[in-house]
Amino acid sequence: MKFTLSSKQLAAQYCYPYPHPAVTTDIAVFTILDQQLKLLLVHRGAPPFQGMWALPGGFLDIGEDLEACAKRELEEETGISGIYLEQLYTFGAPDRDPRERVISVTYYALTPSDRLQLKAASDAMDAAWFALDNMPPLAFDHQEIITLAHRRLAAKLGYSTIAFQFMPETFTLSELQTVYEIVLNKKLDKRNFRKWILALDQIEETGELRRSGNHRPARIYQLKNPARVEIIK
Amino acid sequence: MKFTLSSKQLAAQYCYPYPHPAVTTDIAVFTILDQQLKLLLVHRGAPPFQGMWALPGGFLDIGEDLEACAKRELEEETGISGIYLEQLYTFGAPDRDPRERVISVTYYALTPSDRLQLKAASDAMDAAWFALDNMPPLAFDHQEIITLAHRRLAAKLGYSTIAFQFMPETFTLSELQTVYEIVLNKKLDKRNFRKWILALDQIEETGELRRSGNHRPARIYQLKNPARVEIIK
DNA sequence: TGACATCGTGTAAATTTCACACTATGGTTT
DNA sequence: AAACCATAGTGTGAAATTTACACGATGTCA
Repeated sequence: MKFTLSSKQLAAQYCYPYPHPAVTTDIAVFTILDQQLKLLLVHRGAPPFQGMWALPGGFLDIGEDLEACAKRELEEETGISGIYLEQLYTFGAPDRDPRERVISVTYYALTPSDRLQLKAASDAMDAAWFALDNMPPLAFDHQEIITLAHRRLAAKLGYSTIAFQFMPETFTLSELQTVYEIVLNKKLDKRNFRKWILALDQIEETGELRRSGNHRPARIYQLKNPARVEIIK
Repeated sequence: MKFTLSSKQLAAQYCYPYPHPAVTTDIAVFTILDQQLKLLLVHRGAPPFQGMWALPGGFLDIGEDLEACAKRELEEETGISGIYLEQLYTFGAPDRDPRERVISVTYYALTPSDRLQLKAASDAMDAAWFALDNMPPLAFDHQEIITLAHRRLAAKLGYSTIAFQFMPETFTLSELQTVYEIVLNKKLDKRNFRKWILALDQIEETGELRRSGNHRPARIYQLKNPARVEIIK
């Protein structure tokens, strides 16, 4: 028994007995640049929301793990790879994408401000860093995702060592403190911060000094076990 | 121009130009029953994993909000409705369902041990409460979901008023303390607990007393604003 | 009316958090 | 080489929070 299909459906080779939503991942990548908390956006080269900025992300390959998808899209659209990534929340309002029903599993990621070698690639015309307090209008519900990601990041500073994911291999205590101050958006007491951060027992002196400017050089520190994010407290 | 389709594909009316995963929600519903932390499971009446126990849940209707889907499935499979629900995590390992690629957006929920009127319904042969430390073998990756949900719940006791979601309208301080002890799986000091819980300013005396057994009656308390889960600390 | 079982209450020690200011050091300028 | 500059590095006491701990109160029941 045979049935007919219109030519409009020719490209549609993947069929199911009931409707399936599309699944995407979107990634909010944070870094600290120019003493500001910045977020990586891509310029949309195709509809919908053509010409607007959006989080990097894209459709899940069938057979691909969710986190792998996030990493792949990030690599494809921005050239960034090998960074700290954590699942944030799943957004699925029925009308969040005008094309079809799309469920977006969102991630947030942190990267040190060195090794940022952005490349513009296939499905994004451009990628750039934007200060969190100066974002352009965003496609889809991406502003909502960013707001949530920022809240989560700030909260997580208080009970984990996630902030180290912003740091290069070596850093001074003042640099580290500045990162906390930027993300939390408030000044911290230098002595109390140092007592606290050293008590975590996560960093150690390298023995080197960093010279910069006409003042006393700072001791250089490094992580005891890089790439591990510990829950503290 | 017309093309042909085999009869095997007849039922498959929903077609896409690239493959889409299915999306489900699964819900871990906790309650306190018989002085134990219990979880609601449904007995699977159909393959895969027929005859095993699983979390209530099911496929997302196209056009349906994710949380609405969780609530609907919970209602359909267990008759439970109107309870506290929060998104937990999204699971999407490529092989987590043998039928097809399935992304599961998971939720966890809390309910008081009164108003539990379980009903067996359409796609679940049975539903029952299991003590968390005595679970049967579970379908899919549901054991993993439960472990995560329990961790999240215990953590959240410490910085929110989520535990009140386990309480009936009125309760005594001893009953409330017992709930904390069961979820955290450790004894708490009575005087310190009372100081702490009252300092939260979330409950108030009703003026009533609860009599039960040959001992001094306990004062009865109630929530000041029911159904609100506050972040404390 | 005495035994029973849980209710309800306070204080002191220990720990953690917070507030706060000056000396050290190397580079730069004169 | 002396003075100046700018940031690095350091300790202590007060306040707040957390922890440990024991007994009299009260209603029921025998």
